[in-house]
Amino acid sequence: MNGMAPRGSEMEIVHLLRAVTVELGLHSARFAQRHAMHPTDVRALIALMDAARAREEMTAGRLGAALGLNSAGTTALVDRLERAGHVRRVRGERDRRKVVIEVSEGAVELGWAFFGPLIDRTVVLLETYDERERAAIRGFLTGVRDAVAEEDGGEA
Amino acid sequence: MNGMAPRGSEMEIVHLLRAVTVELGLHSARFAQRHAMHPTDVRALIALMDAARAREEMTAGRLGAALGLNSAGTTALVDRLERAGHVRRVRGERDRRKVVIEVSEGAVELGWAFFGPLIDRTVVLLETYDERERAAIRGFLTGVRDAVAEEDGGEA
DNA sequence: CCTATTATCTCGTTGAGCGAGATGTTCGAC
DNA sequence: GTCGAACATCTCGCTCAACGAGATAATAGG
Repeated sequence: MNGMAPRGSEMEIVHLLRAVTVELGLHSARFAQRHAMHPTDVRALIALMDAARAREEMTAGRLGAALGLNSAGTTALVDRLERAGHVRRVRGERDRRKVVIEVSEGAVELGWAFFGPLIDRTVVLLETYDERERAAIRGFLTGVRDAVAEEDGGEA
Repeated sequence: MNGMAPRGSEMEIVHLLRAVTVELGLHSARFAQRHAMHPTDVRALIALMDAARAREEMTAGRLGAALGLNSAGTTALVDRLERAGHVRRVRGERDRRKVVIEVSEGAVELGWAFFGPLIDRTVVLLETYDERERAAIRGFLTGVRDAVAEEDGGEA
């Protein structure tokens, strides 16, 4: 009767995490709909901005792979984003087979205008905790992220 | 120079949270693909199981509303899930216009087999923290969930 | 009963994503 | 140098999830 002891507290957090995931998904979906985009388009912009932050060039092929699209789907995706003015196609300078995708200034500002307030709220919320509590939050999120990645990696 | 002080720690957590969200989304997508389902189908099963846990009857209409589908899409969704044996249509007994959707035993076991290990890992991880740290994690997740809901609510 | 309302389903259309193959680009072999 | 293999991206035709409009079935009120 020990191992099955009061796990209510832990399960509550598990459900909270799922709720947060769902809410964030809906938030992204709202952003997508407001700007006449699809969920995949938003994921693409996020991937592109992450790459930009890491100072990496994102090519059409890498983008498609990151999103799980094949070449045809990737072309259609980039077409849509380019038509909407969110990205530019730039032929690779060293390797002219490559097509480097650049996010436009406008798209970055669009994203910041939408997600900025939420980020600000979150930062303010985090400032109400002391360093030990923040470390716990950081450790928990890191642990979950790694656990999910490991599950997927092991079952590939 | 005070307000703009070292927010690196907070921003790191914000990015971690986003990473967790992305990973969990990919995990669900993998579950969907493994069982020849679409992301919407998985969301539907989650909503149905949540309703079952809360002892609420889930009708076709309520399910569609929860997922943001119109009536046609909802019908197609339930058709797909029923054809795959994941749910049953049961005519409402009190109000015979209603179609109550019930999750099959098999679908519940399927979901548990896939998400159970990850939940176990998370619970084990949570047990490594003391009560004050768990309270911080719980409070943070609650705060983020409410912040997102408030953002969406205010901008509807 | 007869009408208004509600819950679900059917039909025809749009559009994202897939598979297969075409086009243009680099690089090693000769 | 130019021929061919390997590579990155794009084009074409198709499938299927989701939509809008409207049909069908069942309850509630006069």
